[in-house]
Amino acid sequence: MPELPEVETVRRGLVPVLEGAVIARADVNRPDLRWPLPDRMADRLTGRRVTALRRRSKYILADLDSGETLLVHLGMSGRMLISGAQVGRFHHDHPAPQKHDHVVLHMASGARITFNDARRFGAMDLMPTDRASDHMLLKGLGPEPFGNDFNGPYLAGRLKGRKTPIKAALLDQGIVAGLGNIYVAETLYRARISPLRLAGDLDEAEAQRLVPLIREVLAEAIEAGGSSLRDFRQANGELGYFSKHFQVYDREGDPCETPGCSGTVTRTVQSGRSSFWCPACQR
DNA sequence: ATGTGTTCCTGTCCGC
DNA sequence: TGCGGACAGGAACACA
Repeated sequence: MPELPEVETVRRGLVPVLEGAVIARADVNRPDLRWPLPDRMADRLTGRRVTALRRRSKYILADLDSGETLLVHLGMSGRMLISGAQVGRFHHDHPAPQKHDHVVLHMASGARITFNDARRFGAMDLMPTDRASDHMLLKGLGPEPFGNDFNGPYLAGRLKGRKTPIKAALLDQGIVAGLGNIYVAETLYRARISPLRLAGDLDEAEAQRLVPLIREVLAEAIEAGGSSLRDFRQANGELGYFSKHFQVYDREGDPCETPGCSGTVTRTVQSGRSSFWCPACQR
């Protein structure tokens, strides 16, 4: 589920309930997700005020007034459910506990935030805020796609000489942070570049052209998530899932949407993961 | 160093 | 309706 736009959507949805708010109690229902949860996590969260809610790549970072930062990763199937809160016009009653409700934050306001993750590829950790960028999961990350450090010359430089397919290079979080399987597919489609091309075989212009397209694809998805946030609140308070019209992702067999192209969207497995693309217009 | 395949876990969907 | 298999949006890890 969650690539950068979905994580950003979740973050924005949590801001009204979490930022500036106090965690009255934390229920930690199992000792681990993908990795063991931090020692005494419930104690370290109890009574803490969240001073800021940030995002780095696909990670949500909640800075606490204790000087620690709570890192949350949604993995493949992690969800956040808000209940007991007045969010805009909508109020959500507390639902019955569900299978895979692993961590529940009870806010002093009466709101509740439930982290549910069936596949348990998600993660949580606590670290000193001033050393967050040294954390195992954060230290190797490349630039944020919307930051100034991510630009044409930078990307061209990183792709140069790489023998891995461009698909894999864009999925590499050390090159650019936040892209996943969906938005890599959508980006390469708009760039009309085949996912099978070797990264190092792209010329300078092609590499540079990817930068604005990555931003465009992500920005549109964030906008779609933002506009659907209201609907999710209305429905059940769940954050992070929204429908978006993809041009190639999960559309195997559909006609290519590029005007004048009579190609068909194709699925190709690359390093064990599906790539969706149009062999007729992506070269 | 770089590139590739495997693995963690559960749920869903599709064909028989 | 049950059953088996493929597949799922991530990313660390082990190995060539």
